Amino acid sequence: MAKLSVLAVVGPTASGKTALSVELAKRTDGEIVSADSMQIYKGMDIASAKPTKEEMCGIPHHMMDFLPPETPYSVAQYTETAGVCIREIAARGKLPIVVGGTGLYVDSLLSHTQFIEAPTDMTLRAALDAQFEAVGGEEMLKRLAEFDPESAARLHPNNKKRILRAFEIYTLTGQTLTAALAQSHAVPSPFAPVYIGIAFRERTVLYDRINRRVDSMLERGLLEEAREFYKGSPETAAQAIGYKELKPFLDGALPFADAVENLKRATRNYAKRQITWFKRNGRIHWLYADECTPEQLLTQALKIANEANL
RNA sequence: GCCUCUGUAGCUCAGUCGGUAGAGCAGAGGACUGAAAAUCCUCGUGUCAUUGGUUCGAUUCCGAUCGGAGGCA
Repeated sequence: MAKLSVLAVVGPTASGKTALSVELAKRTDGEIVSADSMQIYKGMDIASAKPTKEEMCGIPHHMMDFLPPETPYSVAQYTETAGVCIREIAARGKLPIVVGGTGLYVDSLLSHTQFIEAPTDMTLRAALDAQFEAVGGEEMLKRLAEFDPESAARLHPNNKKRILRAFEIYTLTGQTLTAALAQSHAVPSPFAPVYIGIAFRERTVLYDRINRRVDSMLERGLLEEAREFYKGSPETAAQAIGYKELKPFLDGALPFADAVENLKRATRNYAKRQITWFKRNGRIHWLYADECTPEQLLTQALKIANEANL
């Protein structure tokens, strides 16, 4: 069976993925599948930089704006739903265009990662956390080494989150993290992705864009959105950049200007992590946004798509 | 004008009982398999304001000068 052609547009936050992908969709008869861990949530429009109706230009956008912020979510759920999404788009004769900055989501989806049957168990995690706090990371790694020496050797004692997950998987399934990883790509991916990445030769150009975009988000009502957001009890969504930096100001604990500076910095730090993630993917065709106009960027992207017969 | 405090890494500040200095943040690089906008790792030479003096040796002590903050007038 032939693999499904998929176009993927990746890059750091504020790099211009949205605009480029909508233009690409118009010209390739495509539909967009968002790969963004925050855009899935309803109400987080400004903070997650969701495209507006006008910006979408009538192009269907999937995996976006469908969950209340109170609902926890995970990669495993994402890959499953988004996978179905891609197949449906292809079945309609359209080109699926995966667009997003959440590297883990993009890669897991397109490489068809199989996740082990061990969903997050908050009760178990709390117990493991207490244990970790009591004995420390070094001791936890020793205990992990008793059943999964590979993971114990690979994990850093400070990396509590990952260590706890290794214990969680083993407790829930009797299998080790190492075994789970080994099996995760047993099923070949049904997708044939062509990657386009937006990059910047000068990091400061990106950082300037980020700073300006944060200002623009504030002008468009980010503060109000944050206030609304904290009326609920967000789970996964509580990690969203934009709200947690503004909260000290909303609580009266920090001057507005300081909160805004923290927000800009957090966004810049995030962009850097995204760049690091995507850099290691050798299949990405990088386009440099600070070396050309948006039109030239589109032309180059279309050329890549055409050469791949999309 | 006088008095007190202060001037150390891009920023905020430690510190050296005199032997040329170190944290946090920023920044850079890296990792990443069910919270990933999360989580974690690595990387710190800078005229220790300037200038005289004391000293084998001063960023450290003393004086002067130039900044900054506060107090008294």
